[in-house]
Amino acid sequence: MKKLTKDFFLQENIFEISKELLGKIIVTKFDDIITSGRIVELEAYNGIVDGASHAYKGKRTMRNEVMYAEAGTAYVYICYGIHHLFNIITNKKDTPHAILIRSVEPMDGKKEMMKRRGVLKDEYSLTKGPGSLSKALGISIAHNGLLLTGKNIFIADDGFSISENKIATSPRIGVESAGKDALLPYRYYIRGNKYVSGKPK
DNA sequence: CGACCGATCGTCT
DNA sequence: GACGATCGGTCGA
Repeated sequence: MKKLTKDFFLQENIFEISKELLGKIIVTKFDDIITSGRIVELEAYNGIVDGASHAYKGKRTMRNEVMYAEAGTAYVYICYGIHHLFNIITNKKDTPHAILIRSVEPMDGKKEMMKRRGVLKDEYSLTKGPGSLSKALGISIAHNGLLLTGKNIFIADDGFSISENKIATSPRIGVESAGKDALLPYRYYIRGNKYVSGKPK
């Protein structure tokens, strides 16, 4: 079990990082309660040239300021007034690349995650979807700007590896308003995994 | 199944 | 004042 360091997030090719992040583990530790899950679905947001990115054309606002922070910073924002969405900032400072984590497969602390989530329609919805996984792992807007090289939230590698043919791509979800860039295949997921959101294909 | 709808509120114009 | 990088529910075929 190896914690990913800043070097990993500093890589310049966000698509390479995205593929490598599939299968890695998000671990949170709050008040000595540990929960974790394996990343099975994510989306790349390719900085200022990406029409679907909050940082399109170099836009800077109070909300997205953290996107311009150093590699390995957590960018958490609230969507639809309810859901806390968790992103990892990559590339060097002032290059606002972000990777949205969309789903994980639960590992440690399932009991605690179920407590945080409440009543569910099925076992897979525990950590399926960006709003759901954040809630299950206890990640909230309070962690916006936190460095993922610290001890509260970090990404770990347990040696798990995925063959290239298990990695699928598709357009990103919920970004229709981004026009042409909404069609880019920047969503990555593990083919066949039950925790991947959207309809199975 | 698929289509649609309401909740809910911070952010940006 | 309008609008989400969502979710969970309902309704009809």
